[in-house]
Amino acid sequence: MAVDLRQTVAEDARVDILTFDHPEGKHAFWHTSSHILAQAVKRLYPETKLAIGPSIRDGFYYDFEREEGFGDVEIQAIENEMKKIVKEGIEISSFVLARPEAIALMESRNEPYKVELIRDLPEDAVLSFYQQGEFVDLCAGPHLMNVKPVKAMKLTSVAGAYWRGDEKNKMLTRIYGTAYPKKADLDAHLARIEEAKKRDHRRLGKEMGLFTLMEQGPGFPFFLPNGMILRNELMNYWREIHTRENYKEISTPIMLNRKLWETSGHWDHYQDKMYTTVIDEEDFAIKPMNCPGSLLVYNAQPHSYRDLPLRMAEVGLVHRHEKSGEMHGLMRVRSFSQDDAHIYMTPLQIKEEIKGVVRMIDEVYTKFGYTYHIELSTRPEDSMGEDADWEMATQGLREAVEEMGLAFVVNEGDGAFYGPKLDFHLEDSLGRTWQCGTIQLDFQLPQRFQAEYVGDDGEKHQPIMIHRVVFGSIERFIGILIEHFGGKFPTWLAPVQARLMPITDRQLEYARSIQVLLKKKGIRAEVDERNEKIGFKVRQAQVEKVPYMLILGDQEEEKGEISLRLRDHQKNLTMPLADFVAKVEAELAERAMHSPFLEAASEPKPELTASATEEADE
RNA sequence: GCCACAGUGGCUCAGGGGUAGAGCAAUUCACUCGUAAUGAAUAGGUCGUGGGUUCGAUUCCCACCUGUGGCUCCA
Repeated sequence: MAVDLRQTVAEDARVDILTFDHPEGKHAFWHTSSHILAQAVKRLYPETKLAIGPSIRDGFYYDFEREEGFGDVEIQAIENEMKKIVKEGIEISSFVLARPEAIALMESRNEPYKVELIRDLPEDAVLSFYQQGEFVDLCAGPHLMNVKPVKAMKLTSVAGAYWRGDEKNKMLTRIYGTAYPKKADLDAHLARIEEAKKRDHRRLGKEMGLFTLMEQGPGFPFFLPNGMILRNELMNYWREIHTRENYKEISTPIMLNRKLWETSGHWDHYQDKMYTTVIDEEDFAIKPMNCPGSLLVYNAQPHSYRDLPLRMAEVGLVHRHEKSGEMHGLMRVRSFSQDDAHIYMTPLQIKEEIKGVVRMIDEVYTKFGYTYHIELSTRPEDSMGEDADWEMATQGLREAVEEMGLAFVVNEGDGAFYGPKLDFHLEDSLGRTWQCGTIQLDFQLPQRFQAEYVGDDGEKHQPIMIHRVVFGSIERFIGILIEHFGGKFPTWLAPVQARLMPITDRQLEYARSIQVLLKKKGIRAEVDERNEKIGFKVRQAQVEKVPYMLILGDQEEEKGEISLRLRDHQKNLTMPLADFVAKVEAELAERAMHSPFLEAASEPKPELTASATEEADE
């Protein structure tokens, strides 16, 4: 456990001095920064009430209650006051109080939130306070010894935040900031964020013509021609691995009647998120999930235990009414396509089936080079079914990942209303995590739909079902994909794979003939026919992140060659056209994540390797 | 849904009570060119929508819509 330098070392102990370079050191640094923020706010706006102010991933925040909130003008004033406080070089001291004295102190300072925090702390909690000048805050520490090291800081944003994270509580004003010991470090941090924003899928989606969102359909994304190529390529890959794993594919209606949703429980548990309509005086709902449709298909035929496990996939378009403020590009939308599948099985098959799905998700994420983390979500309050079933299902999921030696965190009460789940989370360019893959174990729906199979004993039994997705939402997965690659997709996913660039219009015919040939081989190629200099065409293709640039001049045409330039590599490789075609064909056949020409061309441009790959420091 | 901020030609953005401006893109013309921007010309906007204040609003005020960063909620 990290403590600060105020702690006396009473007996033998290993002592590490933690600086800003250490995560715990950063934590103390930013925690102290949040106190400086609070001190500045109290100086300028004494009527403000303090809530909480921790350090976070890349900085800190502090929650305040102030009727008028804080606008841009106030934020600037607060930042200036913070700089003044740092200049004052105030010492930070700490002291401990007994509960009554602690409450009395915070009451005397008119801090009701602090009083509430103290009252809710366990009886034996040590009530420590930190003081810098006139400012005192209830705080467990650790802190810096003095405010002086906080040389460079910036308040980054203001947001509303509910007291104790509960929507029913009062909304406070949260001020976010970050701080560093040196101005250069702060600048570097801000520059990293700017760099990350260039990979934002919304920005690249627009620039590369992949998808768009329009105000005529908030949260309902449009896929553009380039985006459809990417999406179709992804789905080809998806179908290939699902066929390999013996999945069958179905498609069920987008809209089904109310009775169906009552049977599934969605009408009771999910109605506020469903779009409904009336057809011939009967209520209908647009599907928010594919499972009820899948169950209808299952029930349409009798099943034997010999059919199980039955893996039935459906790439289904679902609609969910998300609250307006929750939408975010392709990551959080109101209509999305799930790469869904429902696996019907016997109790004995549970663990092996879960493992099979985990392996598949891992295979896909590993292929794309993603790092992910797994969460196990347990029974929520609004749910249906018997505790014993929930216990068995949760245990099944837990044991499957444990036996596979995978790490996971437990997310209490975050399961679906019909069962517990394993969620697979991926990161976007700014480090925000998004749930993509999920595996949900369900005893409820087969029961509600009276699904059955005939066992080897000749009796009818109820199957158990798994709901699972690998991509999760194809839209969200594509969003992650765009940000992960910064738009520089591997060749098999790139909307345009080769740009043919004649040096002059003498080579136009040569370029066109190559295009025809490439097209025949299934390689997406375009000819840049414009009367522009080759430098201009190269730049254009570079900006558009086209993997292969084929420069075609008289020299190439004479010998039936091409001059190849890779995006991110300046060195050009001259080779017979046939060699290029053969290599790219092989690359596409295996859906390679790296170009086969990479090694030959590897003279990376210094600027590109330096800026794009550097990650935020931990 | 809540808090803060934003919305100006296809894109990025400047401007600001007196009926709009740049760069890129587009179109046309000239140039026929060897690896990240050839030059010139032309066209394109009821300044998100609706009200209000004003002699006059894109600019100020109000409401709504959409978006951005968070909160809550979730694939």
